[in-house]
Amino acid sequence: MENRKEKKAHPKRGLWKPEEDMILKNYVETYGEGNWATVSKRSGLMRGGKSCRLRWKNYLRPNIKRGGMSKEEEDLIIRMHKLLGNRWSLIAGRLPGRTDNEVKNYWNTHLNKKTLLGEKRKTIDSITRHDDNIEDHDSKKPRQISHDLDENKEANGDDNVGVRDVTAGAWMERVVRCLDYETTGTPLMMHHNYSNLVFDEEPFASYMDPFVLFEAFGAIDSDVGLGIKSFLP
DNA sequence: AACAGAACCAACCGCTCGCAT
DNA sequence: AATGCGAGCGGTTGGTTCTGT
Repeated sequence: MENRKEKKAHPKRGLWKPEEDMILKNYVETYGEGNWATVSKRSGLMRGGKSCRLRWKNYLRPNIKRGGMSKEEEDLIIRMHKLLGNRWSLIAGRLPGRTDNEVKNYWNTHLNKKTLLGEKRKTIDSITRHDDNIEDHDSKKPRQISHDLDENKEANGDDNVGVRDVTAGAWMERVVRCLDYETTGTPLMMHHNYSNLVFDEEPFASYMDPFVLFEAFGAIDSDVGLGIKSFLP
């Protein structure tokens, strides 16, 4: 009579119980991070892999810092957001012990109103959205933009042409990659001539946040630092 | 004390990417 | 080259707690 559906094991949802946390913690300690899809099978947790991953990453992982943000952290978030826009994982990466989710929530609840950046300040994304006729470039993530640029460069056979057409967003991505020089070992700025950078809207200098300069000059190789310094007005 | 609205935050969802096959 | 899968990311939702009346 009633239409009995095949009983499908829907993953449990909602807040995590301490017992579940303990199971997940034990699982990760035994099997390590990753293979989240198999967590429920191996551990008996009735949770989806995504949920487990998120719970581990945002709550159970060692060295997670709980509690309110310090003034320094808050300041850093504001500056990083000015620089990167809503790239929460990148911002969180510079705040030891903080997760992207936490930074995002903190921004949305505390800082967004405070700074009014949400409306008045242009982020990387909004800057690349300067022309409605432009294809869906604004929705592309840095990796994609970077890829586009490489293609552009190849098509023209000229480094400078590709660089000249770069958007602010793509440029920002390159700066971020420079900031990550320590870990990647690839001094990006050394490979390109950025003297032809053109920005359609905001003056270039608006991106020369003292924090950026501090980070860039402090963290990376002096040659690269010099490359960045050459942009200064 | 009771209620409503605001604020907060954990978790979910949809999408994209990178990698293996 | 095409496909599938695991993982990561940012936006959004919804439950809980706080605050004002």
